[in-house]
Amino acid sequence: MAIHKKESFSQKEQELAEFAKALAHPARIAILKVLAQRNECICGEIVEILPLAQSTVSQHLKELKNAGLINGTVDGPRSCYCINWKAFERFNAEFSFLFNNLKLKNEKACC
Amino acid sequence: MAIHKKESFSQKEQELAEFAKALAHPARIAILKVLAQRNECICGEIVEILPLAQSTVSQHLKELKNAGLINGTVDGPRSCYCINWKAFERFNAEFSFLFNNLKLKNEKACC
DNA sequence: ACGCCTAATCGTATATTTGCGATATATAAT
DNA sequence: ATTATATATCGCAAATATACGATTAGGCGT
Repeated sequence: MAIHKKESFSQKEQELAEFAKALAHPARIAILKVLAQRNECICGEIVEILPLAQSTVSQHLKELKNAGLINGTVDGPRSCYCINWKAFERFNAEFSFLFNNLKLKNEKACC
Repeated sequence: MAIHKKESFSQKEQELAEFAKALAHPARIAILKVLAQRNECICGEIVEILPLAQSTVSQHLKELKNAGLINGTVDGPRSCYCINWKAFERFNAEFSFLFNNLKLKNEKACC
């Protein structure tokens, strides 16, 4: 690969790609679903539900948190996670924006 | 990693993750934007616009095509690409579904 | 047939992601 | 203090992704 070319794209493009990357693994989708069903945030429960080791789940949670899609707070000896609605909404908006932008222009199939 | 764990997740989860993965690189976002601006599908033009080698662009196009987000047809000596609206729409719907599902349940912040 | 042009594919180097066990850290309970 | 419990982090192995140059394949014009 030599050098990272990602930096040579626009800020928006990189941002959207980052969002998408956070969603680009079934385990992380599954985590978001779990966080959805139980509003009161969770943690070790996720480990029990997912077919992954504790350390692996912890890593996925960290990635979701870094991407800003979830919040996490320490609650005694355990960690509590929940969805960050604002970030999620923004992703949805940006994605829809891209999508609708396209849609207005043409809509009809080409090639 | 030993063995791929991705298979142990639900079909829907894998599908959504696949969609997301296709969008998880700024170059592919950029390609979609280019395909949006010029309805009549493109190809070598993309290479001129993106800061990437021809072979790299071709690879990204292939990934977008494999994910079903774009269509490609051969037009003489060149290839013509355009957005696959149906797939795009489906992704949007599935994503919104996940998103809205969450939103109905709680909305208020936790942790 | 020949060369020209476009795009796909191959081979390869490097970077990143995924996954786990082991370890560290931090709180709670005894 | 000691122990138990919960979670994060470290270090490593294996799998994937990214990027490129070189090559291949296919169509077009002459």
